[in-house]
Amino acid sequence: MKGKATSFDIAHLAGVSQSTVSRALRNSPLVKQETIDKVKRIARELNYTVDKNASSLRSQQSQTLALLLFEDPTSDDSNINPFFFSMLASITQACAHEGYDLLVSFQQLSNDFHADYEDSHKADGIILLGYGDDIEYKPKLEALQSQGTRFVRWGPQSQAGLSVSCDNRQGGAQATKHLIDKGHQRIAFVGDASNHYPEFFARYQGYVSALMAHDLPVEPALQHNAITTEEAGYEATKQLLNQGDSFTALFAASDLIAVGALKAIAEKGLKVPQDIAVVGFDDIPVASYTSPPLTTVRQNTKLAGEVLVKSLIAQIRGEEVESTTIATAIVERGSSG
Amino acid sequence: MKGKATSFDIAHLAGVSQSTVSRALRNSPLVKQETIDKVKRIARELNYTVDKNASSLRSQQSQTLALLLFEDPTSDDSNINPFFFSMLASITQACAHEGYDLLVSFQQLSNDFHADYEDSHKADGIILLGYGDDIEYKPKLEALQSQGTRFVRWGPQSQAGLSVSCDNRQGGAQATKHLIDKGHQRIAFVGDASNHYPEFFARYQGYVSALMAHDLPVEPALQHNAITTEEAGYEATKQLLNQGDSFTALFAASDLIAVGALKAIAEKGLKVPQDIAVVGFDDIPVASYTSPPLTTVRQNTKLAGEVLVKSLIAQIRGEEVESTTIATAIVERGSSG
DNA sequence: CTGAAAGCGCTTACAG
DNA sequence: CTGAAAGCGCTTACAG
Repeated sequence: MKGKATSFDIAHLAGVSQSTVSRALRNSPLVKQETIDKVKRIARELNYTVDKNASSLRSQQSQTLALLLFEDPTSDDSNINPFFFSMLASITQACAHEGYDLLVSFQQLSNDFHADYEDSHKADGIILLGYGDDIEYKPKLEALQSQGTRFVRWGPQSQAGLSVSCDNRQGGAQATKHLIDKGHQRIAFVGDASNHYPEFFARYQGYVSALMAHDLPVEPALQHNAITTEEAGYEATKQLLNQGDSFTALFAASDLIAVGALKAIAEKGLKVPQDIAVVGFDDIPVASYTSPPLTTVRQNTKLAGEVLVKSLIAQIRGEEVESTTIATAIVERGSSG
Repeated sequence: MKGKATSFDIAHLAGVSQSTVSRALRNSPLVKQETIDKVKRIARELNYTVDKNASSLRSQQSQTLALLLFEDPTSDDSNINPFFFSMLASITQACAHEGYDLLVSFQQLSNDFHADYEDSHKADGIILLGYGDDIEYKPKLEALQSQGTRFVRWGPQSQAGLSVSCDNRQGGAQATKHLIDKGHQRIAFVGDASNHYPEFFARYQGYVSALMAHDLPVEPALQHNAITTEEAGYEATKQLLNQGDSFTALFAASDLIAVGALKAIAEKGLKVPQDIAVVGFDDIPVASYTSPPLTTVRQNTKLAGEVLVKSLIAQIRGEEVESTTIATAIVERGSSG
C-alpha cells in the first residue's frame, strides 16, 4: 500500500462498498454490527484515518473552533495577560472534551481580527477573548453578526452577539465590602471607569454600590484610570499617592494593576497591608507570590471555558442560547490584612 | 447571492473561467495583472474567501501546524508549567508570521498523544512540547517517525526526530558558576538527575562541570530528585534542609522547583540570600515576584518558538533540517545576593 | 442493511 | 495568457 489508505482501500479489502465503509466508521445504525467490526478492524490494520479535509468539505462542518485572542494596549506578544492563558487552558480542555479541535490565534483589535476562520470553513465558530476598547470593538462585532458568523465573546453583554462573562459588578462589590469589613473607609479604585471598558466599569460600579450600601462617600479623587497592565497600575498609584488625598485601602481593577500598585506603594516607603490594604481582580498565578500575597477576586476560568465552548457549540447546532454570567469569589491573602 | 460565494460565482461575474479565478486569487504569474485586479475586486465585493477544506483537499496541504502540549506529572489542566505558556505564545506568533494556522491541544503522555492531526491531513506537521519521562516517550517518537509523520520536538537531541532545545548543560553551568563567583562552595542541586529527564540531567551535568572546573567536590548528598513542580521542590528542599548536610546555595532545575525551595527555606526560618542563595531555571513570570525575586537562567522562548516553527516548515517542504540548540543567559535578581 | 452515483469547492496538469 | 476537465476523499440522498 503506497501513500495513505483511503476508504476505497478498506472497501476493497472488506468486500463491501465505499459507502458502507464510510457509514461503518461513523457507527451508522444502518450498518450491521458484523460489518462495522470488520471494517474497523481493517481500518486499524491499515492505520487508516478519515481525511478531515474531505469530510469537512462534504459535510460542511469542520468540528473545529477558533480562539482569537486579542489585546490592544500591549502589542508585545510576550506580555499577554496571564489571565487569558488560564482561559486558553480551560477552553482547550473544554474543546477536547466536546470533540472539537481548537485553532488559536493572537490578533490585534486594530486589525481586521476576525481573520476568516469561519468564512473559509476552517472553523465552525469563533471564540473572542480579550479586553479591548468597547467603542472600537462595537462595529466589528456588528459586522460579524450581520455576516452570520457564529461566535461567542468573553465579556459583558453590552454588545451584539452571544457573550459569557463573570459578574464583574458583583466582584467589585465583594472586593470593596471585604475592605470595608476590615475597617477601611477611604478606599481608592485604580482602573478604567468609563464606557470604553465595560468590564472594568462594572467593577467600578460594584465598588460604588458597596460604598453606598455602607453609607460611605464616593470620592472621585480616589479613582484613577489605568489600563490593565502593571505599568499603568504603577503610574496611577504613584499619582494617587502623590496627590495628597489620604486612603487606607486600594482596590485594583485587575491583578496586573495591583502588582503595579504594590510596587508604587513599596517605593513610597509604605507597608501593605498596615498602611494600605490592597485587593486585586482575576487571581492570576503571580497573585500568590507577591509580597505580601494578593487578596483578589477569582474568576472561575475553568467554568468560563466550558460555558464559552458549550454555548458556541449549541449556537452552531442552531439551538437557542442565552448569554451567561458567572459568579466571582473573593480569595483572601495577606495584602488585605 | 444565497449562501457563500464560490469561485464559480466570481468567474461568472468576471467573465472568465473558474480556473482563471483560482489562479488570479493566488497571484499566479500566468494571469494578466488586469485580470487579477478584476477578479480580486469582485471577490472582495462578494465577501469571498477560499474554502480551505476544498483547497487543502485538492492541494494536499493544510497550511496548519498542530501543537501538542503534554505534561505527565500534573494531570490538573490548570497547573500547566507557565514556561510552556510562554512557548505557546511565541509559537503562535511564529506560525502567524509564516502564514500557518495553529491547532492547539493538551495531551497526556500516557495516552496516544499524537492524536492524528497529521494523518488526517488536518495539519501538515506537529510540534511536541512538554517534559515527560524520556523512557516512556521513546517508543512513541519512534512510532511517529516510522509512520513518516513530520514533527519537531522541544527537547534534547537524545531521541528520534528533529528537535530544538536550549543548551541545558550550559545553563546549568552558568547558574552554578554564578553561585561560585558569589563565594559559595557548597551548592545543592534540586531536580531529577537521571536519564528519565534528559533536560534536567543536562542541567545537572552543567552543575557538575562547573563545580569541577573550580576544583569543588561533587557531593551526592546535596542532590535531591524533584519533578518540575512547586510541591516537589518544596518537599525535596525540606528533606535537604533536614538531613543535616550544610550548604549555602541551591540551584533548582526549574523555577517551579525554586519557588517550592523558597517556601521550604522560609519555613525553616532561614533567609534568602543571606543564609541560602537560590538560582532557578526558565525565567517564568512568577520569578520576578517571589521574595526575594529569583535569579534564574532564561530560556529564549521567543527564539525557540521561531526556530521550532521554521524547522518544522522546512521539514514539511522537504528541506534538509538540523536539530538546533539555543543559548541560555543568566538573569540576576535578589535571590542570589 | 447495502451499493452506485452525485457533488462539496477547490487546484492543476493538459491543451491551445 | 486562458479554458475545459479531472480528481482530491469523503458524505449522503436515492434506490433497492
